[in-house]
Amino acid sequence: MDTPTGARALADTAALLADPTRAAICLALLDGRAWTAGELARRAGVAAPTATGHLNRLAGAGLLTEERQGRHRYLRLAGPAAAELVETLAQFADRDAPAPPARSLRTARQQGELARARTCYDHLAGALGVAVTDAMTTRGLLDHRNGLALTTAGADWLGATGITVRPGRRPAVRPCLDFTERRPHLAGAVGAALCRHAVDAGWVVPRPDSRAVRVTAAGREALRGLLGLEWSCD
Amino acid sequence: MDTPTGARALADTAALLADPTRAAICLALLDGRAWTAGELARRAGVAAPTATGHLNRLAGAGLLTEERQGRHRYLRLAGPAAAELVETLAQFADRDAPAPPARSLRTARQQGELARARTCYDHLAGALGVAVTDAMTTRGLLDHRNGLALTTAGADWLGATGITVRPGRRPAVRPCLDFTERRPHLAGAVGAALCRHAVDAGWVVPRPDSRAVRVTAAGREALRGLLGLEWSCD
DNA sequence: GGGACGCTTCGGTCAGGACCGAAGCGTCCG
DNA sequence: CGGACGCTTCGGTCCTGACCGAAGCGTCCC
Repeated sequence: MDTPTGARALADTAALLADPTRAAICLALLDGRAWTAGELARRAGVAAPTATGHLNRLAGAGLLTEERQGRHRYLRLAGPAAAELVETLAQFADRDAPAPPARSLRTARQQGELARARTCYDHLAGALGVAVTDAMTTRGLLDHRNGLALTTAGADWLGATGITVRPGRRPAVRPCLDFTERRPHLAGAVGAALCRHAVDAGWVVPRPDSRAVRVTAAGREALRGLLGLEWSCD
Repeated sequence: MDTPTGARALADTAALLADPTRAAICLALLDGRAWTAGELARRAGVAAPTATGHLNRLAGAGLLTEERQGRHRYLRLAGPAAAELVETLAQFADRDAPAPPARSLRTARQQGELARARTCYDHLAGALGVAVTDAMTTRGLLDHRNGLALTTAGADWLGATGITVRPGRRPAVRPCLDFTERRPHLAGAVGAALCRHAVDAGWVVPRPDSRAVRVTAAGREALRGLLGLEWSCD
């Protein structure tokens, strides 16, 4: 066969996400938390045996990692590379989606919280994520002229603020299309470090039952002092 | 059905690349050039009717663009977003591949050319791509401390050198794992601009029949003057 | 210990799609 | 004008894998 060896490997990887049920599972796990097998089955709308098969396949391929605790099986995305793979696919699939319907006033409260501030795997998203990205651009920490880039001033700011970026192969900054705002927010190694620091420093508190986060008083103070960003709590 | 709407779209996108034949086609097109339907069929090792079906599907989904000329049908990747999608999948599939076999001396000449300098969609790769990336890091144009980033000095250097980066949603710089060197080379909007400028300025000349490029005397001069990089022609 | 619960294995059904050969259509060239 | 060539459509074969119900196994809790 002429088929290059890499083609089979690429196809096998793509096949992992080429099923609506497995795609739904991975999208759910994009919140960065660990879900049980049953939760994922219900979320994806399939029976338990079906979910078991899919989860075995995803974990076996290294896209998910699992952890057994008693009668529960907890699953999460295997790492940033896995999350970025899912995100890349989702963004390409979504690239020419229609503009979001104008925000309706009857939008549920939970929905509003999600749109205002949430996590997207390991970085901040929603109106908060976009506002932070904009503020960093305004203060010269990010530069959009040549594509999204972290400036030297941005690297210094990170050090001065005490935000430490974990080493790795990831790009420092990466635009991630915000599903509610339809504008890019900050992802990549710096986006992850910023989000981690915000949680550790008590600037934001993740809601236990959703990917929404709540900005604390200390968080508003930090956003104002470090980025000149006024975050209203309404 | 509970399945979120986005899951179906993600799965449909992944399914495009979940077939070894379509994967082989897209990998071939990663050289950034336009191929005829017949060439792709032979490359992928399938009969013409089979290739037609696959190409219709890929083009219909917007991953490929086509151009008819007489009795030929030319196809290429639809754009940087499509190329990055294929690359992301390929890199994840390849993430724990064994280290490359030690370079054998009987490596064919063409093979050697490809390993030395080639294009990877729209940026430079091979030993040349890695060397340029390293030189830019040494000169403070790129910064690896917080993940790969373009420094302010790097942005200035681009302007001074006359390299103009096309606007878009791409990250300025992105590491792209080099298949032969097994180390990252420069991709993203800046990587593309650099490669485009290198071709336009006559620094490198693409070989007509492969993705290999040849570094010209002017190219060696430019690499020396602009990056302090000595590129031997052996 | 008994029952509820979470997950897994097994077996059987069914739809989707990858593939090719043969035939057809338009283009190019001698 | 006729033949070679590149691509496409059609029809038929075959295989992969997604799905669920029933039953089984281990864990937790009353």
